[in-house]
Amino acid sequence: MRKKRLRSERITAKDVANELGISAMTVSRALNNRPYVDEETRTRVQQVAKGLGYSPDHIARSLATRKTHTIGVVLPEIAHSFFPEAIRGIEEVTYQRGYHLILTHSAEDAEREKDAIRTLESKRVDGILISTAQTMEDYRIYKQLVKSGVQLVFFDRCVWGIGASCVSIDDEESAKQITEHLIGHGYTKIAHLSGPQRVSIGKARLRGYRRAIEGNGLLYREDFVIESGFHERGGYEAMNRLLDLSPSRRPQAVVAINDPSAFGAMKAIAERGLRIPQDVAIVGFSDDIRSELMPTPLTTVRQPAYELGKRAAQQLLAQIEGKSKPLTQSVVKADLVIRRSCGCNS
Amino acid sequence: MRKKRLRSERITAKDVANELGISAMTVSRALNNRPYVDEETRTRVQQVAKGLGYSPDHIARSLATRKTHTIGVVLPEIAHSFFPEAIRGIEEVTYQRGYHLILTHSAEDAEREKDAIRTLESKRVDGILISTAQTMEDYRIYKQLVKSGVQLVFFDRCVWGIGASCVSIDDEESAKQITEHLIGHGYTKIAHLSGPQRVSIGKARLRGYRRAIEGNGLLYREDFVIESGFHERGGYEAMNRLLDLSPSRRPQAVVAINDPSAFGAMKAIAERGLRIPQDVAIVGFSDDIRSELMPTPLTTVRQPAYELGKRAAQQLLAQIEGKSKPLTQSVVKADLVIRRSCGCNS
DNA sequence: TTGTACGCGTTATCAA
DNA sequence: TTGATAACGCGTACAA
Repeated sequence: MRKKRLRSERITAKDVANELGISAMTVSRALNNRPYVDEETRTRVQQVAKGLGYSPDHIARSLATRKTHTIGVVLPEIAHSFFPEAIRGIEEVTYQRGYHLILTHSAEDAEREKDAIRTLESKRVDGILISTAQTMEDYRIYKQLVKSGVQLVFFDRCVWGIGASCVSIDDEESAKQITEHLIGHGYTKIAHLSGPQRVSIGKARLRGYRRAIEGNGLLYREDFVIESGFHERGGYEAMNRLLDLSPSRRPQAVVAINDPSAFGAMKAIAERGLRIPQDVAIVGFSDDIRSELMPTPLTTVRQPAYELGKRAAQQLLAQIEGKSKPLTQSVVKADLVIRRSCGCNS
Repeated sequence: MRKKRLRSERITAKDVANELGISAMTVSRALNNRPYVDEETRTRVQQVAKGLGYSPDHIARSLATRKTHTIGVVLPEIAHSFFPEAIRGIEEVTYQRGYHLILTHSAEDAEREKDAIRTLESKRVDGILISTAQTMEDYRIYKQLVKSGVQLVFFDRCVWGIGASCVSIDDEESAKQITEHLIGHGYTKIAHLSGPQRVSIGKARLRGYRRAIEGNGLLYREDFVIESGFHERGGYEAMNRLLDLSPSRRPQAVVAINDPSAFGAMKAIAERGLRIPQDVAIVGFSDDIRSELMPTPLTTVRQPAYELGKRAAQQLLAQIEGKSKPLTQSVVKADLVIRRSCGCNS
């Protein structure tokens, strides 16, 4: 009498078992296609399970098996074009392999990122993909994670030296390439609007720029490297500082840390009545969707976000399933997209 | 001897309890800030828990409480600007209220959507937010979901008549508004590049267009409504069919189902050597990031995706926590963004 | 204020 | 080939 609650009760394996007069264990074996089940029994179980509308409880299963078939993703931002594409790549791989995705968002905030990581740990995800927040400086939480046995793969924005894998664009090489592309077209006075030096891509792109300059017999000048950050505003301000130099000291070309920063710089250049690329050439990094639609289309580096997401997910699943060492560094090659802003195709 | 496994064992509430010589129950009470715990005990428990690196197992907790504090999100696509913004809105609300997000992606495929829904149900999410795939025609799965007690809120692309809430843009009203904006500027021959009529927004925008036409004493012509679908390609082809009409029968203005469709149409117009808006005016729908950067910037309807996501999440949480009836219809107002392509600001 | 017994739904293990 | 029993780690309901 007491047991017969409303029909909103969920159907369990036991219900299916009772219906057939067998044990829950056999139901479990039958439905999970395990051996040691009579084929006729299996068929009947499957039919009854379907008839009753049974759906296995993943929560209970996870508690018993200590596997959730779920991976956590921690992103510093969601809305702009790079990360959505990366998510698509991640999702493609995980869906196909039967894993699910818990998405968290740090909003570039270190505390929120730690919070997200702790939550994912509590949710017992099988592994975590992280692209770190810019403000993240305390790496202890990553080390704890690795120590506690959660598989961890960084992507795009990596943290080194803590024994975790990383999948990233070859930022240094790409920055070197695009800078050399300018050098190859005769520019000798080339400035760099740099990213924050705490962030790995900021450092890597600066190194690439510097290697291109010094490797081609040009002079590396500290006053030609101005930190602009990742946004349009910073690019605008940094470019104005360069343009405040006397015309003879000004750069002929600029390598921006990314496309938004380049957009800001282009605005500053236009406001002074200067022409792109005749007076100042400029190149970006990331192939923002707007780059091709600028008054002067922007030469840039295309970052294969989708590919990056796929690779990161593949690496993580390989680690989870014990098929890969947890310390692989994978680099995805980026391509130059030559447009008019660099004055290289005339 | 047997019990002492490797140190990769997870710390449980019992470990913390043993360390202090108390029961696991007291640990649970202390850590969850429940009453009936001596304040000194509570403090000591918290210290030891932290010291041991204890993190509560949400899987076990969920099994015991029948609550996962997790909501599932089903999206037809991930990469383009609308959904990432919506996710951001959803995430903002859920994060703040202590809920987590499982993200799934149907890739506009009905089978994959059903799969996602079944998975989320097995994962015992507390509720689901869905934006349906274009190919989804079998609504039984939604009805089952509602019946089995999972809270359900549709957003942006809704399914009616199955007793679930919906949060959407007021598509009909917005389409009417933008069409009337053209009428108000003297256009009388206005065509519509329509969306698929299976999808609710396709139908709603057509109704809005039609109401504007008929409500202002103009003639509604079937041959001025051409299905273009949601993509650039379809817009291009549909527009070409309109331009194949003899010049005297051609429309003077076009209301496209969305911005990508409008981009395709603009390409078709330009290829024939016609000018926008002088020869053919055009308006879009969705405020794609590229719209403002077109050779002739596109007049469009801005869809507040972030706001929509927030509202949908709020509605879902209200239902989960029993504070709202599971059948609310909420409409988010969209704004016109007037640019040059409609020839309305000269 | 604290502890004990049990259940949540599944699977692992070992016995039948 | 099948079943009984005991986990998995927590919270609920009650007893102490």
